[in-house]
Amino acid sequence: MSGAEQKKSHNASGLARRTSAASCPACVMKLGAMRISKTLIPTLKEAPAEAEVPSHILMVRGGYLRKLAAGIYSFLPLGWRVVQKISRIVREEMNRAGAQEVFLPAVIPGELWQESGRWDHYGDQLLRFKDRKGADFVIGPTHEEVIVDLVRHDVRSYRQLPLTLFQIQTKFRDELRARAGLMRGREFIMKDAYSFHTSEEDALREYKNMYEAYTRIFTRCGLAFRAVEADTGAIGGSQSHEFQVLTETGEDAILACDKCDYAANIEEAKARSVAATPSGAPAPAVEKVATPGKRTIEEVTAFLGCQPHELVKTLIYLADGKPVAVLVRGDRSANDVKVKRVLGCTELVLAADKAVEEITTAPVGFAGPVGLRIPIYCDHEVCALPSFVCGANAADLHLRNVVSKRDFSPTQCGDFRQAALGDACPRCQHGHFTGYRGIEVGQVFFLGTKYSAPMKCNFLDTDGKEKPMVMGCYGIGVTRIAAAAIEQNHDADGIIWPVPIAPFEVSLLSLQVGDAQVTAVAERLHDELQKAGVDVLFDDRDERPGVKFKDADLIGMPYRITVGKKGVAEGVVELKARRAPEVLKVKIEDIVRVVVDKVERERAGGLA
RNA sequence: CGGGGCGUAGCGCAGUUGGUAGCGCGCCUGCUUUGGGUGCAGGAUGUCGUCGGUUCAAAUCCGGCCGCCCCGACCA
Repeated sequence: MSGAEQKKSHNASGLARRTSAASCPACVMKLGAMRISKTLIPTLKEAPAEAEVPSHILMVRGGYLRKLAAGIYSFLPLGWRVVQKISRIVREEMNRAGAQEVFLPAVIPGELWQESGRWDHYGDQLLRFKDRKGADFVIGPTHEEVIVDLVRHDVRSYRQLPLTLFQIQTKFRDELRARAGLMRGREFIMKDAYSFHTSEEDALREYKNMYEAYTRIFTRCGLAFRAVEADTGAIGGSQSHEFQVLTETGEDAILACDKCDYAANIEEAKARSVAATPSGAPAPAVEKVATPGKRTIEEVTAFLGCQPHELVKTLIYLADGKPVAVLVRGDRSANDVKVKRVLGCTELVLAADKAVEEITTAPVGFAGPVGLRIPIYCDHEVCALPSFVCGANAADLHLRNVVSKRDFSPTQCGDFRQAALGDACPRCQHGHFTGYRGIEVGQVFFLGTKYSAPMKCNFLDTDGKEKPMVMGCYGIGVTRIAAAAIEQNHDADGIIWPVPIAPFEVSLLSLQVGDAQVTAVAERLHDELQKAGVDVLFDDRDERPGVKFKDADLIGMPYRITVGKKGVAEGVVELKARRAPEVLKVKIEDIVRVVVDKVERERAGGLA
């Protein structure tokens, strides 16, 4: 029975006539079996030229996904089943964690965004439009405003708190450049949750609760992932973790300690502060050296015969328009996120060449801290150097033997550099950083009162005083999980789905549709597997075996049962895991039990 | 938004010097084959992105616009 027939029969029997599939427990729990001959699975031998990354190519080739416009996709039956399987896991775990599901509007009045202040700050990613009366609206890229508006109207007392609400919604972010299919689309499906508390302690308790729920969710999805410390970015707040699916091709760089469990986005990874290197004798006085035309670290080190870590880079930034200097060692990069946080500015950009020349009174490439009359932010490593080489703020001149605090006064010493592979772990004593790449599929934030205070989302506390609620918010990219899962699980022939989120758990191939015995066995297995609760995709097409094998590999169900003439004559069928090369011959009477065993063992993903 | 590239049949692509469009895959029909995208024969399918210009004549030359992809900037 196909999914559509199944649904029809529910309706015909008078069950929940007007309920959607999503709210019918039977339909949600079992997506059921399908026959390929009756299903829209338009596989392609060649992928459209526009698809480049594996997940995008394979989802298009496998008949999961079609593009409607840049970054906007239609999900075909296979693709939608994946989304439903992921959503189900997310929903179950959110419910288990005590969150309540709601469904908020995708279209949001602009005035709510004006109230939170994000109307002016969110930028062009926010898709805005007017209704017929000329009123401003946006399509929600996230829903803090809506949820806060809801809660501030209906939650007044500490007695009603804490409260965690979530939804699974289509979001729209008008990305500057949509790319890589579902990985960075403009329209995408997201689970977003928001929690409301009477105190920071309680909000932090929920943060941990959600962190654990997320760990369960990604484990159940069968993904290799890591939770890493993250930048809180524009959403604000003071604590955040990203959940990263580990892949070779991920957009994000992650540094993780090889000894302890510290891991962070490279944008966030702390650099251990280093103690000043004790030097025997104090450095000699500052000395000017001629370095004609030597601007870059490479040129200067080659010319003076010293090492990059003996040099200091002086970077001139404009922080909300005001010039500041940031000093890092010559072999390091500055980390804008860290600088921005210490400065507390909203905009931080490297100064243009012309501005640098005005500020340093020298051509670009000869900036240095000595004599500079703007705030100077000095990385720990620079302060720890016994002495160093830097620009002299004059054309074709550098300074040697410069010592921090002796020859110039840093405004502040701190962690301003980008952490790097091999760095000592900032948390434990023995570890060093190793690198991964990842795809961010979830993030948890401790928000505090960033939204509740300006939007007056207050409650009456036990002391009779009105206070802003303390909030957290927690997102999961449902459609991005599908893409990340493929990035992590594919080979040259196609997708290799983990059982928990595979559109079907088993592909059943009937090799000779014209053969009565083969057909009888295949039909019987189809019925029995379905009865046993296995999601089975039955390839009953009158196609050559090669076509069926190729399609089965491409669309990537975790198990494949092959019913062929030779095998049936011997009373066996073949069982193959998509991930492994071995082909197993199994007696026809045993195959259902064997497959059910394997599938059931894997349904819980890594939680098994 | 900066740099680069592309737009011709459902998909992948070719189209020379300007002369009114072709190949492979897919699709339809018949036969054939039947354990890794069979073979043969026949067939259908185009606003050559769009608007304008040059020309007797434009997929081809020129200009505007639109769309798409890649790199960068950007990104709860």
